Amino acid sequence: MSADDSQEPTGRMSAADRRSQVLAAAVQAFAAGGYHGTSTDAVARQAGVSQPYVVRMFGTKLELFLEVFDHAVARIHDAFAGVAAQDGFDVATEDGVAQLGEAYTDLVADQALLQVMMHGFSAGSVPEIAAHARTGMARISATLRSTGLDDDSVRDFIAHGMLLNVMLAMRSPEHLGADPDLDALTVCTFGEALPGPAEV
Amino acid sequence: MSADDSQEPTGRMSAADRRSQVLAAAVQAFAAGGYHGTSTDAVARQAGVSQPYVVRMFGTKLELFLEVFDHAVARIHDAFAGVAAQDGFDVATEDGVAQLGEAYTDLVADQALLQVMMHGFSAGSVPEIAAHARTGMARISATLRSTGLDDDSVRDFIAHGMLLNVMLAMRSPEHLGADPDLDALTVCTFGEALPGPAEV
DNA sequence: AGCGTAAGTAATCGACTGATAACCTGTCAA
DNA sequence: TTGACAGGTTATCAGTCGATTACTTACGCT
Repeated sequence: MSADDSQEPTGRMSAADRRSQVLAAAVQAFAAGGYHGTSTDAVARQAGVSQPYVVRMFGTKLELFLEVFDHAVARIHDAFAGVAAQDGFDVATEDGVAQLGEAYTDLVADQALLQVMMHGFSAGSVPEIAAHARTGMARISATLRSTGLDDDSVRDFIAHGMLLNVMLAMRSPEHLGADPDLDALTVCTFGEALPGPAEV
Repeated sequence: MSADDSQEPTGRMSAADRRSQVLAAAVQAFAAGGYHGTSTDAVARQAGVSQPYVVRMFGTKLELFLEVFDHAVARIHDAFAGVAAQDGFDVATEDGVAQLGEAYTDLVADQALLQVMMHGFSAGSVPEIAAHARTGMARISATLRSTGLDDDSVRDFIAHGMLLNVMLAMRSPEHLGADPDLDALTVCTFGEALPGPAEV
């Protein structure tokens, strides 16, 4: 858990490659601690590079976070757009909404993206982050709307996603069995898509 | 915005009074910045006392936050319990759910409580906070369940609340008109209960 | 070969944060 | 009056963080 998760050949790399590697590391780091709770040094250690290098690559911790956040939002957005573009997709069928829901619960497998998005959404005290959050939320809701869902359904869908994010953030799935009341909410939120007791 | 919002007689007070005053200030401060993003000094300034006094009163920044969080959850919990205890309350009627919804949107008037709750819910990287978050969420969902709502309705209700929290956190209501896509989601989330352009 | 540039680090700084210690002071009981 | 305790502050510290500077080293090109 200390350094260089996933990437081992820490030898020299092209700037572009290194950049995306650090970005991936930053996703993991920020997913855990949020903007304020994550140091650039934590990101650096996760990526296996030095701390000054991280800030020099992105200019500022804030710019780094915004890039990480935008990346997460884009990936989530793409997941929905991908489903909507599938042959025979029809949101009018109950199967249609189910497919969209699956797209989201699939993202649970890559918890970090959802957590980063969540942290961006709730970091309203940093104006730039709040601005990106509004743009990201607008983009996602527009895409859902464009699949044919009406406004209320879009709202309900996103609302359910937010609950899912929150339940993940508070580690509910990992604590199944500890509290019957929470268990009920957990299973009924995640359905059968409960993430395993896997990684952090 | 610098010191001693609301309370002016900053002269000597009983320990209990001062404690609840600082607690109220801490709610405002943590609501804005979350756990990591708020310093004990910010809380102290908001309360009009010195920073060391704040930490001595609560022992630790973490203990202070947990107390603030529990307080927020308790107030929100009470709001629902209060509605459920009203004469003639019946969740089977569509008026019943509407009443519960109103109870929540009423809380929007005191945004700080919701924001503190939200921050607690997403501060999963601090184990103690996550534990309190799970307990709080369990308590709230149990109370909703006890009004007669079935599990799915409880989930939907809480999900809607989470979306509301998130939209507040990203200052959506204050930015109405800037983005049509976000506007649609905003008005359809808040209904007619849109908070005015009032305080921070 | 050898040099220039891009990749990357070590050293360090100033600001801030949470916490501790030591001190001050108003109020109330005897 | 006086003394003691509760309420509250100033001074200060050690650790952490984001950022800057200056230095080093590997690779590609002629």
